[in-house]
Amino acid sequence: MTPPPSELPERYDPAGTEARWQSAWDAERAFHAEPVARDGEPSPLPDAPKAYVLEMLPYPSGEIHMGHVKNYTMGDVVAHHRRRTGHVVFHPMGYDAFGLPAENAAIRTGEPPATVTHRNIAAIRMQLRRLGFSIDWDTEISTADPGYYRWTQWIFLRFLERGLAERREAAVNWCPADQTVLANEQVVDGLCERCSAPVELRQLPQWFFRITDYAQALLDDMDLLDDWPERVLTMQRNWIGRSVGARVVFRLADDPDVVIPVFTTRPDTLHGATFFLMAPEHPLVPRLVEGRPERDAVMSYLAGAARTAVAERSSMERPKTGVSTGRHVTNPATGEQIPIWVADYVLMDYGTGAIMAVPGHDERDFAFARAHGLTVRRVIAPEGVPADAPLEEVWAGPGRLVNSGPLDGMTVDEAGDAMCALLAARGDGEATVGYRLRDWLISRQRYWGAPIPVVNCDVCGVVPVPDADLPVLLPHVDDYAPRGQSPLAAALDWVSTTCPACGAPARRETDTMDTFVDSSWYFLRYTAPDLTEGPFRREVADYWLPVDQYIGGVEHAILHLLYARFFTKVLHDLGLVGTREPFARLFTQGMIHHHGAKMSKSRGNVVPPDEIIQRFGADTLRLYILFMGPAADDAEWSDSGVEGQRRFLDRVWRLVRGLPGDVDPGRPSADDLAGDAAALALVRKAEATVAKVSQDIAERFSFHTAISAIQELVNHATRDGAEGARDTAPVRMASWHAARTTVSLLFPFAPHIASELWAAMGGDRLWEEPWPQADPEFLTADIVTIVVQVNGKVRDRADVSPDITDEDLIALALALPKVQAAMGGAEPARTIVVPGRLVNVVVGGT
RNA sequence: GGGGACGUGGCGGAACGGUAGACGCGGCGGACUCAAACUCCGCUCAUGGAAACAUGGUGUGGGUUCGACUCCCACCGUCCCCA
Repeated sequence: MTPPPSELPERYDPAGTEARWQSAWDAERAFHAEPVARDGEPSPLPDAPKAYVLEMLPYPSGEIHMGHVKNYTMGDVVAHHRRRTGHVVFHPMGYDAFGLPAENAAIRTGEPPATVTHRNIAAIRMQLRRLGFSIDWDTEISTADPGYYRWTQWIFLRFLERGLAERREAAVNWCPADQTVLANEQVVDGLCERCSAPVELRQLPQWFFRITDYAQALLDDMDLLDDWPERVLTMQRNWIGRSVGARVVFRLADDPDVVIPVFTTRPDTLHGATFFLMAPEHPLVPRLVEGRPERDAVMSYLAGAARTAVAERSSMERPKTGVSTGRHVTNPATGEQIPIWVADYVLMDYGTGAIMAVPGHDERDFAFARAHGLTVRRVIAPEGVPADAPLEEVWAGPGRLVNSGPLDGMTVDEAGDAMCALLAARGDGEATVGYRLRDWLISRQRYWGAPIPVVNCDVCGVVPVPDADLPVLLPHVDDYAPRGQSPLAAALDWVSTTCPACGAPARRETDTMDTFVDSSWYFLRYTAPDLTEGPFRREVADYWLPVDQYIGGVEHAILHLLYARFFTKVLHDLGLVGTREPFARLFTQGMIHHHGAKMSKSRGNVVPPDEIIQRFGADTLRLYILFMGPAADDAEWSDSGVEGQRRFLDRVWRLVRGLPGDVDPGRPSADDLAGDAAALALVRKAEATVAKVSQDIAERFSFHTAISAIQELVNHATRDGAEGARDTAPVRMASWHAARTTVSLLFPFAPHIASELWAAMGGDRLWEEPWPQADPEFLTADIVTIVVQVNGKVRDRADVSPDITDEDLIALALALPKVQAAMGGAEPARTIVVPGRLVNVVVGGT
């Protein structure tokens, strides 16, 4: 079918080649892997080692961008390499298909989000196929598919049973433009991450996942994540924000039955707590001022705070505002009555929504005290400072306790422990651990998401929809625009239902789930994409999981990766999967820039992958996107850079086309090449390249250096081919060997042209061909160039046998005229020999 | 303010304590061509030199080492995360 080298077309035609091989792979389902769990069928597990290679699934916007190309090409290289090194490779693809863009389009055009989404998925799929990725298209999934979100809902119900999902009233971030609630993580600098509108706070009943219950587990299991980038782990650690401190109970001075607990990381400073602050959202605040003269002032302050962005409220630069309630709490350490103020820099979100203010030793409390004329007391004195020295500025450093009764004289650490013991003995608190991590707010007042599968019954309250009634399908609605509540609320027939518990009329929950919920378990669903018996089957999931290599953008370092870890732990604790961590090895890629900025429609600097494929071919694009630089770094797009990679593929094409003869003369042995130094050198180069490329792919994730190594090999082979019309047996063998090696190594990066050339050379199914092994016979040279240094400076080089003894090498080095000149007649004080690399002669007083 | 990453030719980058600048882009010169495109060959860190070669050179300043782009400290700059 494929012509031999000499009859290959003169010019490489990517479009034809790529289409041909893509349909060949399709026809034989070349990249499908078993086991996959199917209804009513057993799923026998293979003996071969497995490799689950996964890239973060795309949001189907309708067009892929260069970031996708980079992401999926990297994954594809890894997948191909693993496949050819004897692994059963699972490399699936899906779509994170719920979410706002499709819904916003629906609001504009009236077209149902499902229609928009299906069209976009078809477009994205086409583009991914055009790139020739070795994806298992049999296991494709979409999170917006009822067959998928049925199980998202099912998992929600398991969370609900475990008490890990709950509805509660909360001050939530409200985006006035999108008319929806946002998670804290979706608020950036007080603005909506998506539309950049200033975010407001509102009190609403909301659904939460209690991820904070897993804060410690998420921290502890990072020990299992050896192959994650350290910076991602650091970001997650900071995000979880574990801090050791104490819970301290304060009581109202005139009504000690009312307790207001606080969390503090500085229990040692309790004697210095001279006032008490509450967040404006604290539910107790209105009660404290009810019927008091301060009421109006406090209530208007609360209203103002609700309009102020959270980021602005907690900014260090902003003046500390607040208002007195006229009420007091008792400081449990001193027995003093200290005033309660409301201050907006205290966040309901953080700790308990109330703090003990220690102005002497906390910067913000100090600023507040100064602004409002409150008492500042020193309770810590740094070395050499007397206890009664006035505090001109805040002291947050170490020292010994003063003015603190029983704690006086202790260090900060000792005092912290002592105070915790004291509080515990009196029932006023205890040592505890606090986390910065908040519970995950999952409800969205939006249409295009998985409906939260519960029913609100006047009699029974919140009642879960029975498993058998799942999925709770999204109803048809006429108007997708949010009106402060979910568009689902307008689907009256859908909303009104009967209570599964008592049969009374009831109303469906109209909130849908955050799309991060959908993507927190998709890597499990791939193992059972069509299963209706359950979300997945444990033994199949346990065969594939954890993902051996996960690849995606660093922008997901915190949210998606933390949520997916959380889900996996919960599913593990439910006995549904064996692993506690979903992703064994993680790689985070850099972004592609153009004209110095991230590619975006608004900047008008987008280079559409399709256009590049059309001009140069998918193989060229794949090659270039990885050649741009270290995969983890951001990289700048360059049109001429793409052309360079196309030129390289043209060169490879001509290399194979120009091979001497049409029949592979077979793998050369050292004897075959004896006496032909050029042929031997070429085979050595080929073997060295095998070693380098294998290591770069498998161990270093260094694709650009792997490609450059193949380019070196091609340069070498081309040069030697041009040199000689020498058609001798050794040259023939070496040339074929170099070409075969080139094509074989090139395959993961440029699979179409490699398959074509491989077939021309008489090979078959390169995607199943065992990955080349470097032949050790050709990895050692018989001549090595040794660098000769004098005092660490290179003075000369010498070609010697690798077996030369150190003594001979030193003698040879010392005899070199340039070395003698550099030594200036001095005697060597010392010589250092690095075998096979260099000799360093040390002279003089260094 | 705290934490982290990174600073190398005209550009992207290579060099995992041992020849700094592989590979590619761009540039210059040449061959092929009536001419061009394509392709091929050569040169391309700086300074001096026709060349051989010499000297300097990896943000700045110190340190460790026989030897530092690489390790350590400080500073300057850029970027990221958290406040």
